[in-house]
Amino acid sequence: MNISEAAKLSGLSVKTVRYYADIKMVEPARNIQSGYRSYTNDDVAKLNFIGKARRFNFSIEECRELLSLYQDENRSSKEVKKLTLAKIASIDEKLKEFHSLRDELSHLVNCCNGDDRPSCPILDELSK
Amino acid sequence: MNISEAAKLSGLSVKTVRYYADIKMVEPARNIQSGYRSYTNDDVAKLNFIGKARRFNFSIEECRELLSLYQDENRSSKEVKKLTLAKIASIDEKLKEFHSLRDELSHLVNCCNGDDRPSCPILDELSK
DNA sequence: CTTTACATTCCAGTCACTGGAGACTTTATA
DNA sequence: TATAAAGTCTCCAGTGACTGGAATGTAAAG
Repeated sequence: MNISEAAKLSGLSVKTVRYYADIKMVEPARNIQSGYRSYTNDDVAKLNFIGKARRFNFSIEECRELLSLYQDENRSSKEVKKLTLAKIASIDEKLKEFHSLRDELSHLVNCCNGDDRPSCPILDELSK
Repeated sequence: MNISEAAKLSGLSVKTVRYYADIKMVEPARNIQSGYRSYTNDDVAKLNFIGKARRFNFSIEECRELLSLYQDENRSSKEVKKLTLAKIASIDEKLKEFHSLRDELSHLVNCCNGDDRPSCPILDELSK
């Protein structure tokens, strides 16, 4: 199938699918006459896989690793679990950061009158 | 003072301070002989302000707005509060996303044996 | 006078795409 | 069959907020 069909089936944009070909993540065959990329169902399955992994916040390089594990008959689930645990840990870090950020900001908002006068504890805090 | 002094006082890197000059956020005077950037205490205060706002996850463009409010004698705290509430809302969105991501991933991890066999519910989920 | 430290500009790279130009191929319509 | 429209190709540039590095120039210390 052509690239737009593969894109539709995998829920990715044509641009993104072409990008994944460029970076050698999913390299389809080529139609010799037209030069068009020609995707198989297997290629689409890989695109799907990557799309999901990306939505799970895995980076492109992590997706590459997961994809090669996915295609490896002799993989051990241990390796996959390790990657996933590391990802959870990094998400936890971000969660912590954003939580404390949120708390500080909402504290500041509560202190701010939000009226027409210039006095503003938010700006005061930022300039300390 | 020279750029490295300003950087040290504001807790930013020299590269970053120069970058803020390039994008016309904090534009210092210049020493005519040497061409070196020459920072005042006021410039450093602005750099400080921006550094803090960036740590609060405000974008460069938002920092620009906050900075102009900061320097505006006739500002109303209402405007600052509005920006801050919008920022909180966007942080809340990210928090929601990351929370559900985390939950899904840790669910998958709990289902995965993590042993030497290839069977892996994490990869199964990603390929669905 | 030389070494060293600091400063300058400019270019490239990061990450994961996205947009657009210009050219080619295929498909649909008149 | 001619033409128009849709799809595809490659290549280049831009995003955000810096960061790294090269080549060059200036200032301070020994």
